[in-house]
Amino acid sequence: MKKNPGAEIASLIKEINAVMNYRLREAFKDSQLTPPQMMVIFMLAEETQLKVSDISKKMSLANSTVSGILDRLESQGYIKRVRSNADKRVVYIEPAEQLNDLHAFYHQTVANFLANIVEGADEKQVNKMVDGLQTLRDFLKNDEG
Amino acid sequence: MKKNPGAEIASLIKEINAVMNYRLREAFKDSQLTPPQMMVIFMLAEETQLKVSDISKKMSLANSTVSGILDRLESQGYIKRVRSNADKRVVYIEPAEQLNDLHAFYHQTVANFLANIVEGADEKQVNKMVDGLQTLRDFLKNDEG
DNA sequence: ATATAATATTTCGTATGCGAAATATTCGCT
DNA sequence: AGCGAATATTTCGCATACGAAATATTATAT
Repeated sequence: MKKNPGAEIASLIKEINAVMNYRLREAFKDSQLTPPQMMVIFMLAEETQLKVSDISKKMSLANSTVSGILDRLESQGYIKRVRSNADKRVVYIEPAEQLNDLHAFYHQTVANFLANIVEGADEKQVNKMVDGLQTLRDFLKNDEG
Repeated sequence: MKKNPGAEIASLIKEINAVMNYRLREAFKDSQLTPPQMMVIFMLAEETQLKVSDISKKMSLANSTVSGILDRLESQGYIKRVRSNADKRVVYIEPAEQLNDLHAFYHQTVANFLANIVEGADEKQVNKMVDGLQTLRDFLKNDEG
């Protein structure tokens, strides 16, 4: 006698999201960095120049949300905004002074967190998780419902 | 050449969560209700008395977050707070006047949204999604990190 | 019986998070 | 060339969302 699958799925997504945020916050409790701030810093370690809208897409956030996150990272000296010369509407985000020493460490900390999510799972289980999520994503995006 | 599975999973969770919120907002665009407000109203249609902490657990939110959501629902007359006599620390949440006429309709709208998540999926696909999510949830909760 | 611990909720300060509107720039059409 | 549409980002107002601290009440230990 289970609840309907849609309700179960919605509830699991919320729960997983909450646990992931909790763990990410814990991983950076010594710094003052928040989960989305960490993710921006992580992404900048892999690609040293990102447009605001690239960050929004990668994180599934609205541009306005990302703009606020960047304000706070910029005011603390973690990133800088650089106007593109080719297209002056575009703003490139780059690492700044506060990351000179610690960027590699922050990147590794997030990478460890991400690796930890599936630690202990064998390949079959990992595939089951990824497949399940991709299937769900595709269903959500395709119904015009 | 895929990115590591932890990163893929984290990204999918964010994406799915964003799409679900977007659709829920769309389903209630005529009312002024927000997604968490709708979920509280939905839950109150299935159980007419809920403790604040019951709501927090079911929605995977902090009590302080729920308290704020309830403030706004209460001030608009959707719910009321009733102190328990048996234990005066406890606050029960119940539907109020603004739900007299529309509670069943709101419940049905959320139920439709939830049903729609898996609409068009056959049983095997639904099981794959639910299993994948449950496996992920269990891994996240069991590593001590 | 009473101090102390535990529990339930609220309050507070701050950081997301969104959509709509504003701003600035580039594109497309003619 | 120039004007209206399209694009990229920011600003604004508001609603989450969290943890820590405050408040109120109940349970527990002695």
